[in-house]
Amino acid sequence: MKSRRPSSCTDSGSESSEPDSKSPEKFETATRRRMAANARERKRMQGLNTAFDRLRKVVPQWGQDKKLSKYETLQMALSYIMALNRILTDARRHNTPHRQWLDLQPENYACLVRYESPAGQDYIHSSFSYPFDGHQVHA
DNA sequence: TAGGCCATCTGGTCCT
DNA sequence: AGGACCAGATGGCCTA
Repeated sequence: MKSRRPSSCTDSGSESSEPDSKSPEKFETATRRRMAANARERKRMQGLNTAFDRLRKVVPQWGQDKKLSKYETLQMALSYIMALNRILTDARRHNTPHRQWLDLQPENYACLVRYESPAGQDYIHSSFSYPFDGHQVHA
């Protein structure tokens, strides 16, 4: 994995410390702790990114050749869950036979999905390019 | 070249 | 004390 560490930063984490104000021993301990904390943080973020990748795989990407950003992935997951929830609700309401709703494909219910930004504006137009228009209804 | 997205570092806070 | 989590800062990469 390539490092994207800013060139001004070192892995020592020593730049914000003040070597003069501490004994060399304390400075070394602090440095070691910082390096360990940095490593843990990298690992934690890698875990988070792995989770995002897994989420991207199960979330629909209709006509989206480019990888979804993290924000888009979360928005899509939210909409997807709501759409699936709606399908279940409708199926129950109309007594749809199990076999029938199991056969549903994303293309068939995409029209139910609508994206909203936290500010409440439609999000789909600015970030997604779906072949579907008139997406409506959010659970 | 500006803007979006991202990885990494860092210090603060909370929890065990 | 040390680890987990978080948010801000910073700088690299990529695309329009």
